[in-house]
Amino acid sequence: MNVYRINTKDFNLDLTLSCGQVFRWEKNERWAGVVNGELIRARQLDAEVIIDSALDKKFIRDYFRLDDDMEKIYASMNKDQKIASLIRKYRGLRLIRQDPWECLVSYICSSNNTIRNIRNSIRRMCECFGDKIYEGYFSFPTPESLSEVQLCDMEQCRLGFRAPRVLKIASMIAKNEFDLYGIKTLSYEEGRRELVKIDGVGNKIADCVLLFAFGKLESFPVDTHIEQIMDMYYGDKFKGSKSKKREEIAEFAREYFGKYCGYAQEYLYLEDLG
DNA sequence: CTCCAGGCTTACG
DNA sequence: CGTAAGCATGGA
Repeated sequence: MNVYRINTKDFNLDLTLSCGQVFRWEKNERWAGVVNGELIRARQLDAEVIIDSALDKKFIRDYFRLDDDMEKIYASMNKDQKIASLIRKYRGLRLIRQDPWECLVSYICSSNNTIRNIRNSIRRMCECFGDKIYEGYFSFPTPESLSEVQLCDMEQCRLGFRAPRVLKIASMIAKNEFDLYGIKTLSYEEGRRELVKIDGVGNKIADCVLLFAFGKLESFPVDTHIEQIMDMYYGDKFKGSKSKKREEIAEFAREYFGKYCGYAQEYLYLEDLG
């Protein structure tokens, strides 16, 4: 077990872990989460972040995207007074670089669901089918382990209609019928075309995986929250039919906020949650 | 009771 | 092409 004391700039641990992009972190005296099968404990004192984990320091820096140049990113996406206000209000909110498999399953579970239910379902999946790595902490089940789970045994996780979708893609990945990790090397557009082939994955969930796991910062996932706040802030621009409206918003955001629009999405999303 | 939640699939014009 | 019901579950 290592202890890292990392000096940061423009990093806010609480905002980063509570903004809804990750589902398994919990805060008591300090934050605790399981990432890549290892426990991470984290707390922040002013600019200093203190990490306890068996993972190496480079992994931690990568996971929290500590090497992102936030001054440059803020300058790039700061297009008007509204987003400038959000940058002031939530300065230090970072994207996280999640594991693609856990991210994919998590967002398949997000379909027509609440954050509370998503968290509970994922926790039960880890308790039932992950490995116990510490008292009360479980790893996220691998595609291989989930591929051997029967649908009736998934019922206790309360995924509802999403359960067969999770088991199906788990099986496909375990049998090398779908190359999830290969998407890392594809462009945003190519990666999206691959991801939407998965049963239960449309444009929005694909965009979440591309942004939160594969680091495609030009991805701008549009859900009900983002649609509402974009309507409120920039609504006069979207006149398309209902079914195409979310695509229209995403395209506008890519053009308007630029190549780091994924970061802008996080700030807008947090504003709508709060 | 009804309605909705970080949507997607399928069915029907 | 386009739109709209249906989907499990839980909480307001």
